[in-house]
Amino acid sequence: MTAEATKVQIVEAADRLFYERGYEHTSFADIAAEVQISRGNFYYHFRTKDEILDAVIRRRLETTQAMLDGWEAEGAGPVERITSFIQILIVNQTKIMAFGCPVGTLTSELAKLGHPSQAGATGLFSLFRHWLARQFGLMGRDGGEADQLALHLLARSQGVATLASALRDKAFVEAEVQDMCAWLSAQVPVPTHLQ
Amino acid sequence: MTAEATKVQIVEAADRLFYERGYEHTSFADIAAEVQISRGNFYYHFRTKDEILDAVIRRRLETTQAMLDGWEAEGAGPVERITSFIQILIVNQTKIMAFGCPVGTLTSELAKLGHPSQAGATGLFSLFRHWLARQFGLMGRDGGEADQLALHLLARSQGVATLASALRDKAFVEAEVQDMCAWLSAQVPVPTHLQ
DNA sequence: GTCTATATAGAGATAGAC
DNA sequence: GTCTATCTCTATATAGAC
Repeated sequence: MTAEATKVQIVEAADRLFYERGYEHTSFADIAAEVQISRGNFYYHFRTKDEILDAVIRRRLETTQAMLDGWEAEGAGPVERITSFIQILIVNQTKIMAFGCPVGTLTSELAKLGHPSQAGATGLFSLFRHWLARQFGLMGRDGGEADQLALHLLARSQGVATLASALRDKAFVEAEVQDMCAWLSAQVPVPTHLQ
Repeated sequence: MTAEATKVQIVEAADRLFYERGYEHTSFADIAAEVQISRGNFYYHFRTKDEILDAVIRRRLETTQAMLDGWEAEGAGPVERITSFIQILIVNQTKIMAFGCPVGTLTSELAKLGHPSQAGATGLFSLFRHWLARQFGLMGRDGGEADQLALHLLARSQGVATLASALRDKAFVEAEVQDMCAWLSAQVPVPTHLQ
């Protein structure tokens, strides 16, 4: 196995375990077992736990950006694209009901640890924030307003994810997603001649 | 010091530290240092970390119920009472921007740990849920609808708390609180003769 | 009830053989 | 690049003196 391929496997395993078990609760031994390498070999690729966390955050930034780019390409207009965002709660329902939102739970954990990578994790929120703001901009909202709507929707989806993992209530998630879609429709400006 | 008084001090310190640093990241030594007793003495009062967590959750259930009872007594009507709930985001703003919501972050952490006290922590959400549902009931909503509104508001405040601790943006919190209050006003049924 | 001292397990991290 | 063996530190938890 090339060094790079092993490194990628480690980061993928760490990414999943950090999400499912939390950063602190995941040990090198856990990750090494997942990738089926020895702890010793592990240190050839990453010297500290913080280095792995940084690599995981970088990877998440990349995959998130790729996902947003995909929605941008697929979605005919801003409403369809924002709907893709809202629908993650349905698409990833099983994992979210078990472990919450990967972004929200990581930032919360790092905040309590006072961890230096907090800023990196917050960058994940920024990606969504600016992408959403751009979409609301395309819907005719000016900069400040578009950003506020983006944060609003981001907060709502965070809240649903948190309650989803606490209550494990599928119907609740679906009702909230419906409500967010309805809210989104209400944001579409009505053409002047129909008012 | 009586055994009971020391025990209370331990639970108070653990409550604060579990919130600020997280459950796993808080050690017995941390709590003992806070209460200024030795680690040895500590084990006279609590034999395992799970026992402390249970005591902390019981304490939170009590203080939360007391808070809700207080709002019930003070608030003239359901709208004023629900406003008290929304305003926690302002009243506890500093701590929430630093550590998120104590209920949401604890349930998230315990979910990832697969901890047996998950149900206890979820009980904290239930307290808010049923209290809020009762208030919406007083506003004329039937049972199912009142519960859905309660969960909706609970989710929104969770989302604001999560983003607040990630972004540390006071203006965002205040704007969302304003928006929730406006939403609440819109839930007040308009008397038939004015429609 | 409170202490010091200690047992034991697991973590992160390193050294050096292959 | 991968391994085994080991160091060190910190955590939970216990034993027993006072």
